[in-house]
Amino acid sequence: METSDTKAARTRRRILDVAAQELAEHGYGGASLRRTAAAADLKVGSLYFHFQTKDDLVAATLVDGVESARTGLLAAIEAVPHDAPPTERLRAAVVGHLDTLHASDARAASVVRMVETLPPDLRAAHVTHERRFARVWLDELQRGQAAGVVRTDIPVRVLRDLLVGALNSTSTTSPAANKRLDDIADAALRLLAPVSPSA
Amino acid sequence: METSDTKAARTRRRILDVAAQELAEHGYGGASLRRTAAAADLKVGSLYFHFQTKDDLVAATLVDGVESARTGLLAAIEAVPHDAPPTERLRAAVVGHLDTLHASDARAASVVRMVETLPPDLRAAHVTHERRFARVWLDELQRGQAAGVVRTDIPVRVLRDLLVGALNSTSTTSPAANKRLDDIADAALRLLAPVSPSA
DNA sequence: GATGTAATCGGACGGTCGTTCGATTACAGG
DNA sequence: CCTGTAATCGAACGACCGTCCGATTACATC
Repeated sequence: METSDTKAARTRRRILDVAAQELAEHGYGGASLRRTAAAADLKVGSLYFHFQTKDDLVAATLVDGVESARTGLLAAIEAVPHDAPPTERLRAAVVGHLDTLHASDARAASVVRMVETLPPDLRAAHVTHERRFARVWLDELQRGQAAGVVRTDIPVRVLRDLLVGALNSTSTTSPAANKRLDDIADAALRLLAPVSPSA
Repeated sequence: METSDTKAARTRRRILDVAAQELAEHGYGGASLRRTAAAADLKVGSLYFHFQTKDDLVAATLVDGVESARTGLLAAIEAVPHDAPPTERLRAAVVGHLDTLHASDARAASVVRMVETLPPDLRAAHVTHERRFARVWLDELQRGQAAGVVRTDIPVRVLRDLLVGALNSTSTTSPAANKRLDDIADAALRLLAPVSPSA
């Protein structure tokens, strides 16, 4: 009973969840440890039993958020049958990305919300982890290209950055009617589709 | 000498510029009036001669930023000759958007950086102004559709939101090599282009 | 049930925050 | 040059911040 399910681990998880909420709502500079502790039914001093400093908590929240997005995306992809048409795989990826981003827990959303105003050291540590996420989309798009269901007239890294940027920008705009997310997914998939020789 | 060029007006402009910098770097919650004042060669008390409160300054910065983006976009569009091909108009819009967003002054960028973590009242006041900007892109895309140079297989509002989201997401990613902005503009234009009847 | 460690509390510390306001300086009009 | 308003300063206020640490409680083990 040492590693994964001790009381400390459960409390730590609870702290990470409410920290994601707090950081998503107020950003890095506006987030308060006292509000975070209160939301986790704790006093502020108790946070320091689980995290050495505020920046440590933020860093952990960032790792947790990226990992949530990555596994959410991967799970959505691997859930589609291996003999399904490549288009369906792609759709699953887009929908999975959007679902994870708009999940009731704010783990993935918090990353998008605060990443732009992080202090340089936290930012630097974050980009490393974020590359692992970007890699998943890069692989998936290249796989789609090989299968002929993703356009090849745009450098694939640029295509990925624009796609991810467009999808992530919906975290702001959301009264999040689920119908709207479907429309967005449809549109994104149309944008990715190959083009017949145009003018 | 009452309205536009008095000393107060010049100082106010200087404050708005450094406030945009400060807000873009630290976000709403992390921005400091003392740092802002120092960057404007003022003491913090002097800010209150020009703005009644911090939120007033932030609100003014938001208005200024959106207006900067809007006029930057409009100017880029109107700079292209009236008999130029519609594609060129569209390119000018995309490039104009990107240029304004990556301009050395952070007026437009500050909006993108802090909009996600604004307190509800500032946020509400902001969306009103932002609609005026979104309108410009909507008109331009519809005009492009009428001219046959913008795809019509995606609801135009969704297309606009994804386009603007994708373009704005580049404000983060930028070591901003100008070559890279050109690649992004090319890619965005390809995404907007009509598709011949695909599969 | 006693015991020792794990976890939380309560309260304090210095520092920065936004805001106020009377004193002080810059500057334009007569 | 004098005068009055425009603009800035300087210092203080209470509130909240992140952080620390000794006292206190919860809990697993025997």
